[in-house]
Amino acid sequence: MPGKFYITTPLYYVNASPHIGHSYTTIAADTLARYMRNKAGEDNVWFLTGTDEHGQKIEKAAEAAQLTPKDFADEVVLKFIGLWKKLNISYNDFIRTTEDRHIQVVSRALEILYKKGDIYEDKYEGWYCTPCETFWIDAQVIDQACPDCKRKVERISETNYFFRLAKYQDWLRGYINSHPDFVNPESRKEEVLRFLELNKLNDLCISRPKERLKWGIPLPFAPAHVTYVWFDALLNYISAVGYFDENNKYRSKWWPAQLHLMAKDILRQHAVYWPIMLYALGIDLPEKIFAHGWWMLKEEKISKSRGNVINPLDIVNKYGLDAYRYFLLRDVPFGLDGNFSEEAVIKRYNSDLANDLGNLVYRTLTMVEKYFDGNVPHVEGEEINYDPRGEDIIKRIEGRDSIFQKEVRKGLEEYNFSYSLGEIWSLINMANKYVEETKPWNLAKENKGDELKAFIIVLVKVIRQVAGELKPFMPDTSSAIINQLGSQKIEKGAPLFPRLLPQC
RNA sequence: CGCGGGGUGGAGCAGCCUGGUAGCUCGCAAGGCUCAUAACCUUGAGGUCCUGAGUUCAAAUCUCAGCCCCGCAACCA
Repeated sequence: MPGKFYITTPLYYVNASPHIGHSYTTIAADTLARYMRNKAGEDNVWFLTGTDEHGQKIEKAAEAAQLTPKDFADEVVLKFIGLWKKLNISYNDFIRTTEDRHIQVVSRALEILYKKGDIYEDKYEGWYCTPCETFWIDAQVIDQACPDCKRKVERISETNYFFRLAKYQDWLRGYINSHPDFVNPESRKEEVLRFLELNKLNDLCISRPKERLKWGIPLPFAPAHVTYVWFDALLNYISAVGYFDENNKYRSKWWPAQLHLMAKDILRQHAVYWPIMLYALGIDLPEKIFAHGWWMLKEEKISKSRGNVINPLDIVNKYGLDAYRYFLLRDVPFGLDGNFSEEAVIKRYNSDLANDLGNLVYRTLTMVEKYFDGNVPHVEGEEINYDPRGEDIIKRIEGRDSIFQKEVRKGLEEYNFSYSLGEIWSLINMANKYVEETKPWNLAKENKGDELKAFIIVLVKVIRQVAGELKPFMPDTSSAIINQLGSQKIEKGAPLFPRLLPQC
């Protein structure tokens, strides 16, 4: 299926409610999916998200809430689905790791790898940190405390199953070297490569004995054990869109994915574990993976105890959905970390959305109303004499593949959302300048009807172009603008983004 | 021996890989305009590009040394 676009977010772990980070990855994926639908056609895009629901943390959280793990997950899943609805997320499929279709594929994958000898049994002895679900070897543990969380670790000795990561280390290095576009951005690729060069991979422990953890997918060849959550979760990308046939060949219309999006903290799993799992299973690798940055919250050190964690819903309710989408994608280059604060959101809102874009649309509507009785003028024939003052702007938006569109799309192709939005805003600024230079109010006074008409035609055209390119980023705003400047008669409503007063 | 990110006009950042007049947004000041949401447009002030040394005709940009800041807590994007 050439030209298709299969894009994924990670499966979000349901041990807590969704927060700004989840919404960031998902909004970015949504924007790309919308863009690609427009470019490649609705039927050629598949956008997957979902939830990861097994593992010890869920088991414990459920216990604390006095629910079964499944009931607990069901509740949290509703929060995710509710948020995606609120954020206008256009996913095609939502997969849960507790679904049959997923469990089937995981079981088959385990079986295949076991038969192949890539999963083996071994005795494990060491320390275990329950809250972190992490094993530690003697050298890593000081005073029986977890190196990560400093809590007390337990001595354990048990039989477990291991996946042969180490065997494939050199292959993976070679693969990443010969596919420089695989891990993005480039700095992350270097990070992964260096990691692979400096460290020797350990085989990955992929099981937990049932007496310690019940909530998981049982190993088909060792029913007393369940699968480790990461091994389980990663497979969603293929379990959602395909199956293994009788010959253990994986079949799917959508696979391989064109892009896995994630935050930088789970790069390792996606750039190391996942490709090796796929390779061992004889399945094609995804085309690209992209790890973006984190949002830092001011006063984060005390954020939890003070309860001032950012809830995406609050921000959306306060400032509007598209303002939130805009802020996340504009304020920081995708890939880098950023600082999140309401002041920053308000700043962006007022200067970019209210003053630049909203005001441009509003003043244009008013002019159409005032000078043309609300009828949007049309070009009849070819002989409109554009005002030379509009030359720059016309050059930019001329033709089907205008410079403007090319630049905006270039940003999207490179996952550089802030670049695209910057291009859109530079056209908006040009348009505001164009109004100033043309001085339509003088044209009106001097009864220069033709010039006025030529001017407004250009202006409306610019705004339509802006609305068009804005569509994947801010779908509601885009259609609102199109509606207001509808084909014949304008529908001037309230300003799109009423200016927010200071304070708050 | 920690790991990673970073230090650029008042604030937030880009530029650094591929050396060559230091750029953007916000804020500030002055002016202009009235179609517009006290919005828009123009101009201006303001910088030892952390420090030192080195390479070079030339360094924010490359090399070395040093100083300082942030994250590595939660939850995880």
